[in-house]
Amino acid sequence: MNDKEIVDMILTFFHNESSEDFHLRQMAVIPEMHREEFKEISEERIKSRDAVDAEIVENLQNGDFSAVEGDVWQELLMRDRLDLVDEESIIYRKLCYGFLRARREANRRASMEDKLDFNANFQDPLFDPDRSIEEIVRLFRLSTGIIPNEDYCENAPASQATSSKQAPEQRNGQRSGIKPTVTELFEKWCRFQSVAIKTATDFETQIKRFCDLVGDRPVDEITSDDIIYFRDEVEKLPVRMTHKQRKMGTKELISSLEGREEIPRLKPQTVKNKSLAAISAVLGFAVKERILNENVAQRIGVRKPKEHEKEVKGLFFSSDRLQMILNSPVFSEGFRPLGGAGETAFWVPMICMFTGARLTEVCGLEIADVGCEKGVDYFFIRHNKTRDLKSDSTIRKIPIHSKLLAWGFKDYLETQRKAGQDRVFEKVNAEGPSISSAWSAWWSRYLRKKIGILDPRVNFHSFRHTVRRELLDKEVRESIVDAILGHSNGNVSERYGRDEDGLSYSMQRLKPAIEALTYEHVDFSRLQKPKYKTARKR
DNA sequence: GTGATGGTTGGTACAGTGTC
DNA sequence: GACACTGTACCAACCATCAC
Repeated sequence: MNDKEIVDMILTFFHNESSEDFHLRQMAVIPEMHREEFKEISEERIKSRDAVDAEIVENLQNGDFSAVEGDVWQELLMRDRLDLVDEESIIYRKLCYGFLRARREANRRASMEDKLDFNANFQDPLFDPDRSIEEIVRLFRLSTGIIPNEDYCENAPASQATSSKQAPEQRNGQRSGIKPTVTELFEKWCRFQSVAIKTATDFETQIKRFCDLVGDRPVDEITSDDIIYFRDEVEKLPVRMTHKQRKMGTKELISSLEGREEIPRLKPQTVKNKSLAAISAVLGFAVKERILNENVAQRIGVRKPKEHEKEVKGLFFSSDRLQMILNSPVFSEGFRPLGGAGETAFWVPMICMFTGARLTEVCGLEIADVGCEKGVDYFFIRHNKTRDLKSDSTIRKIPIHSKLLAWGFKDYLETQRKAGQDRVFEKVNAEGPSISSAWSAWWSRYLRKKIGILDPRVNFHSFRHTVRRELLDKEVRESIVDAILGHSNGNVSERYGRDEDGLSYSMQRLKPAIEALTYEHVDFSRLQKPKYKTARKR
């Protein structure tokens, strides 16, 4: 079940709750002759709605979903998805969290209608009917990790907020001596640390593995020997598991691979960044919450990688390989495969070749992110409705290379504008873990199978390495290269002399640097320029 | 300056789906 | 049934921030 389906269920529940309230109010209609009585009843109702609201806020703060769990079950039953009823799963908790928000908004609106205000604004943007479903999904993603949004955590210090479902002695292990288990603490960590959904999901996998191997024990019983055992066992897991392997228990999987030395295993860096990071984050959280005195996972390291395991660094595209790309069907024959998302297949690689931008930065461009300053057309890489950026330091304006303009990029933009699109590449699926996941998958296959570049060190990111190398070869100042690529150079001086958009260099300063990307040893003559029907000037 | 931590992004294997 | 294409989960690389 993806986030869109989850949001769909939440909205359905919101409408059911709202219409139920409407019927209740209809039943309570009081004839005009009893207006005074109605006033008293109405005041009582308003008071009770305030109490309901306060209760929901408390539930959201405490992560207590018991009030809506029955509704979630019923909705899952209706959709024949009872397999998702697992209190430990993120999907289930997201549903519960969304249902609570739905109930709160329905209650708020009913409260306003009790006061005869039938045009009140939606306080929770999740239920605002003027927003598109994509926008709502996006808002929901931003507000979860499954963590309640700040709006719903008002005045709730993390150290005070604990699950009301737990017995009091469990709520504060420090006082009672009974500590929460690893999974209980992980759930709490998710709620209070504002982690991204993907990170929470990734860490959930690691915590499940830990429990498979070591057991879901109270956190104070976890020793450094347990962590070392966990680390050593996880290192035996294979990379890129099959579905069958994913369904196996961790211990069962490891024992099934005994003696199979030829199978590639997780690299020490992955064990460190994911497996140890997950358990360390949870135990570290326990220390912050004063449940533990020490994080026993903190100082457990990983072995140094063997020579053959050392990381394969990303490579730039040589002139020969750029030529292979340009000679391929998308660029020389106007081929537009479905997976390449129409014109995206042509423009995104070309834009990255002449800007060095990251794939998601370009895939997520909106029409409003393309502008013109003192005669210089530019891409404005910034946070927008379609996607977030890696960090604020990547916000930047990049002049558009004259080659892109000559090939008709502005004509393409005009067709998008006339079609009423907000996005420049609206066919790139915005669903999935990141906006460009599916497109990236297509490009990777196209690069290997159609173009024939098989070297694993070369991938889409190689455009970025290529631009950096080309600019440095042309002796463009490193700080300008960083400004174009959106790298933070960490200098304190970099924070000074910025304009209102936070940018260090003017378009006039950056334009010559971008035009230095000439790729002299690449032949562009076979490139088939896209053609667009645009209104001709009379 | 360095290492730990938290988080994002892109590549790839695999299963599912559609088309012929 | 073969093949092409798509969606998803997971891995690995990378980046930013913070504490020391």
